[in-house]
Amino acid sequence: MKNYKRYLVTSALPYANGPVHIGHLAGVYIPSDIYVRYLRLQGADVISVCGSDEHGVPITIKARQEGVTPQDIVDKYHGIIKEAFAGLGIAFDIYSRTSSPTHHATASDFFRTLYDKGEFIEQTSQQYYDEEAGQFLADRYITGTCPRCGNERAYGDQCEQCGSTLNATDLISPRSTLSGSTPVLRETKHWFLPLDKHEAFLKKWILEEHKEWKTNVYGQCKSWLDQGLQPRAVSRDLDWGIPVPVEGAEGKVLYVWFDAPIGYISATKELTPDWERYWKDEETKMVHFIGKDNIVFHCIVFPAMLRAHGGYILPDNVPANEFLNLENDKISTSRNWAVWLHEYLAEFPGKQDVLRYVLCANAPETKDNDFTWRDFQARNNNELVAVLGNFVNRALVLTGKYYEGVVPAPGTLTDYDREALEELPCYRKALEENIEHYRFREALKEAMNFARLGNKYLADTEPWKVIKEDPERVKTILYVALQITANLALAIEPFLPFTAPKLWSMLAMERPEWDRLGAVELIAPGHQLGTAELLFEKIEDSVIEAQLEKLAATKQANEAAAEAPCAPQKEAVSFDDFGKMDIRVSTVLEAEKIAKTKKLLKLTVDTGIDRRTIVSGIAEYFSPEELVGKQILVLVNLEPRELKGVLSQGMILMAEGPGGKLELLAPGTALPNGCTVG
RNA sequence: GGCGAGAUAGCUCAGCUGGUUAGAGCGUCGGAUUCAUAAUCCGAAGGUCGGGGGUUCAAGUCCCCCUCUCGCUACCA
Repeated sequence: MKNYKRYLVTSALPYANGPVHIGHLAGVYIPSDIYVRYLRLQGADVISVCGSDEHGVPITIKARQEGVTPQDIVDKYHGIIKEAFAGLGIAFDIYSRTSSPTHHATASDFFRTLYDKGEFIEQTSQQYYDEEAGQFLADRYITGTCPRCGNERAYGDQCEQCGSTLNATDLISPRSTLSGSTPVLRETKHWFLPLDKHEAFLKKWILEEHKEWKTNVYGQCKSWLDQGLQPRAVSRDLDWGIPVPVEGAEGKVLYVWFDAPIGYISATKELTPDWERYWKDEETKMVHFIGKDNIVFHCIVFPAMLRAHGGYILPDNVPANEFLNLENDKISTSRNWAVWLHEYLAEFPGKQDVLRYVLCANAPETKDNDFTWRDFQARNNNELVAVLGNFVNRALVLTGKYYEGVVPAPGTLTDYDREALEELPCYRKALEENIEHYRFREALKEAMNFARLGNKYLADTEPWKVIKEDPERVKTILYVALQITANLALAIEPFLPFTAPKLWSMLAMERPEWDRLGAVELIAPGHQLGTAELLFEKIEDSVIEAQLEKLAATKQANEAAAEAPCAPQKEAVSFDDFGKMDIRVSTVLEAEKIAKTKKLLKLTVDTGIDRRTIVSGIAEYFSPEELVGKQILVLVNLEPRELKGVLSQGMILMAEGPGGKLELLAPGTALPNGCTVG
C-alpha cells in the first residue's frame, strides 16, 4: 500500500437552496469529520475542505418564487449551513462557497485551460429563447400544457402533476415564465467535455487499480464505463453562475456540475497559498466523501476534468454512503420531511455528540437506513448514558469516595488485571483498521468496547466489597479502572469531540498523544482528578413524543397541501373551440405493453368510427388484461403522433386522483361505441 | 426498460476466497449485584439467511429465474 505524506479530504458541497439535515450528516459530514479528526490525532498533515454549492437553475427558480435575488437565497442558506456545521463541531479547515471571487477565478481559469488545450468540443443546438427577456430559457423556465395529463403548468423538464419527465419541446403552447411570452427556438452553442476520450484511462484507473472501492461505487462506475461514455455539456444558457470565459459566450455560464467540484480546489486556495501541495503532489492522498447520488461525478466526470487539465492528482478513494430515511419515509427538503440540523441544535442544546453518535452508529454505509426518534432515544439512554457515561461515573465516584480523587498507586497486578489491560491495544487496532477502511460504524463499536470493558472489570472485581476486607487491593483495581477511563477518553475523540474534552477536564489532564492509546499508564499515581459530572443525561419519552408530533404535523400539512390546490380553473374557451373536440365512447379491444418502456401501453380500440391504435402512458396504473373489454372515452380527432415507433391516433380521457393516480372515464351505463360526448 | 447496490434474529448490522451446532450490539425474558443516571454483570429464548430452482460430499456464501427497496439512466400525447 502506498505511503502518503499528507491528506486532502473533501466533503460534498451542500446545495444552498435549503438547510442541512440528518441525511446529509449521516451520509457525508459525520464520516468525513471522524476521518479527519482521526488523522489529525495521529499528527497527519491533513486538510478538510467544503463549501456551499450556490449556482444552478433550482436556486434561480427559488429566488424568483420568493421575489428575491439568487444571491439573497444563497446568502441565507450559506449562513444557516455554515453556522449549523460549526455548531455540530464539523471541523472543516475551511467552509467556502462557490459564489466567492476566488472560486469564480479558479473555475474560469480551469475552463479556459481546457478550452485552450482543445479539450472541449463545440455543438450547436436548438433551444427555446425568450425574445422579450432577451435570453435562452432553461427547461425549468418554460411552462406549458403537459402533453400527457393536460396540466397547464407543466415545466419544460417535468410535469409535477403526473410526474412525467418531459423535453421542453414536448410542451403544448409553451410559455416563458420570465415574460409570459411564447418562446421561439433559436440556435445556441455549447461546449462539451468528451468523456469518451478519457474512457480507456478511467477503465484502467478504476476497474483495475481501484478494486478496493466500495461495491456500490465500483459497480456503478463499471456500469458507466462498460456502456461507453458520452460527451457532456459543460455550459448552460443562464445568467446565474460563472460566465463562460470565451468570446462570443455572452449569456452562458458553466454548468453547475462542472463548477461545483472545482469548488474543492478554490476552497483549498482560500485556505492556504500552499494549495498545490495538496492538489498536485502524488504523495497526497485525496478522499472524496459523498452520497450515492454523486458517484459518477466524483469517480468519472471530475477525474476526467482533472486529467484533461493535467497536473492534478486523482482521488485515492470515494467512500460514498447510501441514503438515510426518517421514520420510514424518504427524507425530502420540499416536503419538509427531515430533521434539520439547525433546528436540532436549537432544540437539543449541548447534545451534539448524541446526534453524532446515533448517526454514526446507524450510518447508511452499506444500504439505506432508517432514523427513528425511538432509536435515537434508545441509543442515548442504553448506550451513551448506561454504558459510556455510567462507567466513567462509577470509576470517578469510587475514586472520589475512597481516595479523595487521587489516583492510587497500584500493587501487583493480578492475571485478571493484566488480561483486562491487554484488551486495550486490541480495541485500538480494530478501531484504527476500521476507520482506515471507512467503516465508521464498526470503529465506533470498538471505541465503546473500552467502556464495556470498564463496566465488566468493575463488576468482576467488585471494589465496593473488597474495600471492606482488602483495602490495598482496591488501590490496584481503581488504578486499572482509571487507566481504562483515560483510554476511553482518547478512543472516543474522533467520534465525540464535545464529550472527550469534558472527560479530560474531569480527569484533570491534557489529552495524551494518540500513540499512547492502549498503553497501561495514561494517568500517573498521585494525580489529583477533577470533579465528576454526568457526561450524558437520559432523554425522556415526552421529548421524543414532541419530535414525533412535530413530524406528524408535517405529514398532515403535506396531505392538506396535496388536496388543497384543486387545480385552478383554466382560461375560458369559446363554445366553438370546445365544439372542435370530438370525443367518443369506445371500447378497448386489445392492450399490450410496449417493450422497453415503463409507462406505455398500446391499445386497440373500437371508436364506432373505426378500429384504431392509441398509445397511452398508463402502464403504471393499469395492466393490459384489466383494460380489455372496458368502455372508455377517447378524444378521436387529436393529431396523431408517433411514440416509440407506434402511431397513436387519439387520447384516452382520464381523471387524475390524489397523488396522480389515474381513473378511466366511462359512461354510467354501457352505450354503443361511437356515441359523442359533449 | 437498461444498469448498479441492497434484502441475514423484534431493531441496527458482521459474516473474507463455499466447510464443524449462522455471530455482535440494543430490545425481550430469567438470575446476580448495588459503586453508579434502576445505571451494571451473568445466562436464556429468538433466524427454513427475500422467494423458487440448480451446481457441489458441503451454500447467506457460486449459477439461473422471480419479488421488493434505493440510486443512476432511457422512455413516457
